Amino acid sequence: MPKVVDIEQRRQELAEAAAQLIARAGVGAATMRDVAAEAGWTTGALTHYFADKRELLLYTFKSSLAGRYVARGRRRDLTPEESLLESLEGALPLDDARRRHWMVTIAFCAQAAGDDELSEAQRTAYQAFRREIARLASQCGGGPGPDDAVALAERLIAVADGIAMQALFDPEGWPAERQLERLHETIAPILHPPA
Amino acid sequence: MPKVVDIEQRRQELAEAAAQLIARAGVGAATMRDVAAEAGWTTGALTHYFADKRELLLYTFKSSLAGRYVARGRRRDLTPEESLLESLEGALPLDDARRRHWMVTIAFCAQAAGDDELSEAQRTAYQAFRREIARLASQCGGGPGPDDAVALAERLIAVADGIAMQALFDPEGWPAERQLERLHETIAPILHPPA
Amino acid sequence: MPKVVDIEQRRQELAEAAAQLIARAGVGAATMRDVAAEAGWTTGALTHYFADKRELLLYTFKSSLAGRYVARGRRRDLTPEESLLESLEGALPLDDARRRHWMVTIAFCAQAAGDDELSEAQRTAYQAFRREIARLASQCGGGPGPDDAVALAERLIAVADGIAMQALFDPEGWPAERQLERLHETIAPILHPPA
Amino acid sequence: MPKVVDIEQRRQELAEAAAQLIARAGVGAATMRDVAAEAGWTTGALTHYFADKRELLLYTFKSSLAGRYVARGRRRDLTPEESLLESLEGALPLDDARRRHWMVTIAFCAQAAGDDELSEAQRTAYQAFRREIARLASQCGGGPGPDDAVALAERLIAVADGIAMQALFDPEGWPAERQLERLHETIAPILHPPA
DNA sequence: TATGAATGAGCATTCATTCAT
DNA sequence: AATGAATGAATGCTCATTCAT
Repeated sequence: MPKVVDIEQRRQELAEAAAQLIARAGVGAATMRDVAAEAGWTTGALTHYFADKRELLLYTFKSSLAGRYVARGRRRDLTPEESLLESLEGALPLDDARRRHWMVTIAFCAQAAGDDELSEAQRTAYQAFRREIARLASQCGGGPGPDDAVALAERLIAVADGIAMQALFDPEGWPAERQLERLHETIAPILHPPA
Repeated sequence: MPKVVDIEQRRQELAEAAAQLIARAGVGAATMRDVAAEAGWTTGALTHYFADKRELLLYTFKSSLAGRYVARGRRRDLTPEESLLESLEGALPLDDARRRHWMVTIAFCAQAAGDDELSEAQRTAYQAFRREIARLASQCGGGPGPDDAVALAERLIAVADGIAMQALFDPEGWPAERQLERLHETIAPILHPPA
Repeated sequence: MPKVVDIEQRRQELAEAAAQLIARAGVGAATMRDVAAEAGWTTGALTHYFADKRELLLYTFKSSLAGRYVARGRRRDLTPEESLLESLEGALPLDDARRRHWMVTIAFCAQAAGDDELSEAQRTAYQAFRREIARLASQCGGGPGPDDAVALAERLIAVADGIAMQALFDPEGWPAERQLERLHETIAPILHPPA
Repeated sequence: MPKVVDIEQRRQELAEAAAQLIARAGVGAATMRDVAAEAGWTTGALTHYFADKRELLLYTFKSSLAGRYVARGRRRDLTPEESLLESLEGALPLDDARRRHWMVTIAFCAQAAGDDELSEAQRTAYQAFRREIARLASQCGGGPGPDDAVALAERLIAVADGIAMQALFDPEGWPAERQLERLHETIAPILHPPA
């Protein structure tokens, strides 16, 4: 019997290395060779787990998003509104991990132009996030009905992502507090309309 | 300076071709050869106007943003608030031209990771946009003071950009009306806080 | 020698798979992995039976030729001339099996250039075939002496192989009947010189 | 204006280098890098003249055959039968140049398996050769009619090619005289049937 | 015996860049 | 100013081979 390897775990490691490189030095730096080296393997090993570079990138993107959700879901003793806020804060580049998620996302989007499958993946990811936010929003006190919940989610996500875009390449101008302040003051009237 | 205008115009043409390719098929498709060919020239001609590819990309990014402002500024008989809305709508991928601006921006950001000069350019572009929005906002009736104006601009831009990110790869799910509706309903309470 | 037969049989299976692939899609397609897979095994198993790819190719070539002889030798109630004709017809790509033999031969020859051991194997194979044909020819009525028999075999084989080369990539232009007709009409005056 | 290059001549040089390598050390040795180096250029130059390796191989094959015809056609004061013999002798590996033609042919055929375009090229080459031989044969005294001429050509070519295959990897066993002797003694009764 | 994970050299190919014309 | 020939490093990828299990 050959050495038993946890394929999914190995893929995670490699995707992690790819994400690291992308965030640190751009998509261009994430060559097959360098990703493998970053993970402590050789090129050939990389191609065992990903048929080609596109597959690696796709997996890295999905895995990066999944990582965000996992980090989010740790605490279970939160009110719906606290959960909602936590989810939205997960979309802000508040620390290196979350900045990395965004860098991967940007790199992925840049590659997705003109590539139907990657574009589809981006769309799907947003839909999932929207559904999640809508679900949480409708659990909040005086929450909206199912239809309005989606529109509400779109607006909430817009605020978070728009702050993220501005903050991403300006860590000094956008410390965590500033990001959070802008998020909360903009979200408040959306969640709790004055009348 | 007889030839200077010509040079600048040629650079514009070439940057336009680069933007076209980036939007159509991704950064990867924008090779020196193909950009030159798209503009009706050869590689050698391209290198007369741009020292290297990075310079081409940088110029394309700046030129793409500038194009947005130009398009915006055509009508002059607008109220400050109308101008403000027009500026924010310029940040939404409402049509092919504006979608192209975003594609160029994304491609540029993907390249900017780990590249100080490009990152700086991205920062600077946002600052200029913020200043512009802040100026317009402070002209609106009951507008904020200079300090608050910047925070206001950050929030307004966040909403627009966040909608843009969601709409960019989902043109069918995000027709112009939907983008505008989300923008306006979210911006209203920011511009006209209830009390 | 209990296991020897098994080993040889396994080698046959693997060589068969290699021949199949070579005939179907060219030498390039006959990678170690794909040959193993075609035979229902994995790469590692292949290397148990063949030290390296060259050895596999060499064995496949020899085995392919041997297969030709075996197929020929089934019927034993033939006159020497009938046997001779059958042997020569075995060199024509009259059906898929014989076309496969030729494809393997061609692939082998292409690899043999600049490789002494493989070249030697090709030479040896031809010598064996020539000896066989010469033997059968000298058994025919009014057959030649030992010296002339070799020259005769060379000429007979030339006719068969030359037809084969023309027919190999043109199955539609060279149906079995045409091949046989050319063979027989050209061979007749060689076997039965008019005076 | 850029440097003017005779594209067709450059292609010839490169194809010549490819043929050299193939004959010397097999198809495997004819890597893009080595072909370029053999011709005194770099890889990049090679790809200026051939889109990919397949195109290089195809051109090398066609060019190799064309070279054979050119070499043949030099003398013009020959009788039709002398021309015919010269053409057929052109198909024998009598010297290094003609051996090289055969090595290229074999390499090409090995690659042509499973490749429709290459197979087609091989077919076409044989058809052209057959037409040429048929034309010369019908000019010989007491020559056949148009229909028979093709069948005749097929038989004549078969003899030459069949000798070539046997001689190709056995230069010592098959000196030029032996090849020519077998060719002439086998061809004679075909060209001049006894009654 | 057989697996398949892992290696790493080698491949065709791409492409930014240089430069003689 | 403009061409396009030529460079050559770098890339993604393939694949024979090795080897722990």
